[in-house]
Amino acid sequence: MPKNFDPKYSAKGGPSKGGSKSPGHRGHNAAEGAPKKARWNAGERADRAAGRPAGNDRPSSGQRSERPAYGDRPNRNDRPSSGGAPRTDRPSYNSDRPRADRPSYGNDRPSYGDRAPRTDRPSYNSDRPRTDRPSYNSDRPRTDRPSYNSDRPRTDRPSYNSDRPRTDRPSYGNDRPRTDRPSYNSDRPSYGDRAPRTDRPSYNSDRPRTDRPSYNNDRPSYGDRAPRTDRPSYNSDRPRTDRPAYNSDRPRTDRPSYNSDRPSYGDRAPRTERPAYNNDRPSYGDRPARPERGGYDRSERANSDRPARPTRSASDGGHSSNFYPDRDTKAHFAAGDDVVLERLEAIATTAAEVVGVSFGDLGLGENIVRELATLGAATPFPIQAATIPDVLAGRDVLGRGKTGSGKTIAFGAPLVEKLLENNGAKDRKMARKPRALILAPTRELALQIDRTIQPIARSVGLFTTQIYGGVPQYRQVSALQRGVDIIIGTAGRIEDLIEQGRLDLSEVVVTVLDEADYMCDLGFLEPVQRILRQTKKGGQKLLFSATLDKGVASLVKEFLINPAVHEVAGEDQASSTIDHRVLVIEHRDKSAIIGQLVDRQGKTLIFSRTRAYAEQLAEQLEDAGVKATSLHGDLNQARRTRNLQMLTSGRVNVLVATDVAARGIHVDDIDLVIQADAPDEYKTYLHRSGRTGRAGKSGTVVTLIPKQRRRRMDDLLERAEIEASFTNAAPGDTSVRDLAGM
DNA sequence: AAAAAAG
Repeated sequence: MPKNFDPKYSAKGGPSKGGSKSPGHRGHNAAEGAPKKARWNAGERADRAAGRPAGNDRPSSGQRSERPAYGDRPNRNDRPSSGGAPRTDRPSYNSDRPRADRPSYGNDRPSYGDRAPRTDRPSYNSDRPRTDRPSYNSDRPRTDRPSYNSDRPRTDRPSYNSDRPRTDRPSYGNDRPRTDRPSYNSDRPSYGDRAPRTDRPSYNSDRPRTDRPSYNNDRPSYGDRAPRTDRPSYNSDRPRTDRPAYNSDRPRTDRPSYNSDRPSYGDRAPRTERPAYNNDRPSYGDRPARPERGGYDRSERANSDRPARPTRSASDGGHSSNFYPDRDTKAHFAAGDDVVLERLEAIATTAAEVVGVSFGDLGLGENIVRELATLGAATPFPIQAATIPDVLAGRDVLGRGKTGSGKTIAFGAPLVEKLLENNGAKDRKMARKPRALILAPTRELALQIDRTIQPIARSVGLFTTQIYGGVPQYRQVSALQRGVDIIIGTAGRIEDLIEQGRLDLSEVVVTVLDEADYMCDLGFLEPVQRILRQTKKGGQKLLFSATLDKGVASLVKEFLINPAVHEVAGEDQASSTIDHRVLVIEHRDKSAIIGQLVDRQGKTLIFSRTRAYAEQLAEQLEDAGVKATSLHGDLNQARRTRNLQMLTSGRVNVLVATDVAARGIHVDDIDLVIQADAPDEYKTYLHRSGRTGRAGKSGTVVTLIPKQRRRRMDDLLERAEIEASFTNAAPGDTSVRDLAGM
């Protein structure tokens, strides 16, 4: 593993010392003069449990209001074992902060991290200390959260209980009033003391989105942040100390661990989805045209009547790029059904074909080739060898390759090379507009992609920046103002910045949609279309996904011209290194069985259908003494980032997640994936299971279903073309124990 | 159901 990817290495390039520089980190090595870390004592614990105010030795009074309902489960994330010392880290809550935001902090400026940033932004720290602070603060959930909860507890909380009928979880629904739920909302304290409801009205009306509590978490809130109290100390006590991460002298610290998240090469698990299909597909010659770009209008309708754009001759490319029409009998289906769409006919590249081929042979420049080698990609993988030439040739490309099969480099490396050719770093003007855009469905994936692309871009003097929500936009905006070449992000924030006039995509000549089929799902398609329409007319479009199918037809039709379609031969489920098991269980036994399954050494990723259940299950496992945490949209971004990092780093062995983690997320060595709730779509099954069995390693996927779901599961597996064994299981069965023992 | 915007 390259150093850059190895968390063990710090910015300085050497193995990191035992202690953490992060105040509040459990392993923090306080420097001389640093404020002593507070500790919880029994009295405080009792106070907290009783809901009484804490003593004066508390870090800050503000703290308290932040974690009210914390009650007995303080920061479950910070205490690996539910054993006895939970409180011990609590005190460090304050100091803990930096760490929580650190991640997101760094994330915003990955691209700037190691550049001379300091030089051009002296003003940042000195001139407007206060100005940017705000945004900094907003990162920190804890502080602002207070006021929040109160307003919207209703909205999301309710679902909590309602989601899980007491019936199945007697023990849960009732004994835990939504008030204690906060455990994961720990960031949003408050209760009752939010007099300022006055602003609420407008708040609600403006944004009907009552269901978005998650992003609210990061929002600073409104005047009621008394918690500011701790802020000062933050700045004054160790102004420079914690800044490090921010400063270039420490960029690497977080980077490494990041990189390790998704090497994106090396671990390509050979597998392709459904090999043979119908090949008769209509050609796309007569698709409607690309819309003219006008002002930004989100209300713009996706399929409005647009003038047809001139079609390109079908013969202008060497590759076939047809889509296919309907696939056999399943031509008609109701929306919402899990259907197998026709696959795209693709040029299949085999591993044998790329033997002896180098990145240089494919057309990449020296610097990029060298950087790829540094990243661990010495020679191209099939999907890379297949798509790189076409991307460099300026063609639109559709690529199907399992995530982790080198897909990111397959589009990232040639994209960088392309930008370089077009005028490149040479005539870089200060406020240049971005020329490439990479869209991902989740923030974590956007982060991961940037971790791979950024070093490649930097090797030739290009800059990248992430544009995604859940974190203050200040740094993203200032990065844009300084000028970046490549934007990697999620739809919401990108649209937001466009609307604010802070992001101009008019010079974007290359656009990539990762997990393209997913980006075409209901809810994503329209934003994606609006964004694509903002990019430069005639710009190149690259669509990638492990399950690329006709679902992307609408996008292809509007935005791509005679695309080359590529896939890797021989990547089917049969050749997979994953062992698929289905346990048919009694619903009431579910948690007991999960508890037994995770009682093992390796890393386990558990998928749940809802955020509430993910949270509940994580708590439950923790209470049972398992090091577990969760990842879902109800967590603020800082915590999402941190929790994922906890699995990556091994601080926890179990991560319970919603489908936010189903696609693209790479964590080394996950050898067991448990689907606590069976997926409804075969594609979801494929993506979830794809979190394991990577890099040719073996992995196991266990899906728990009640017996009445057996038939449905059978059908789903058939669509996924997966062979799985069904076993009736009860807690304690050897079938369960054996799985855990593997 | 989940995800994706909010100085």
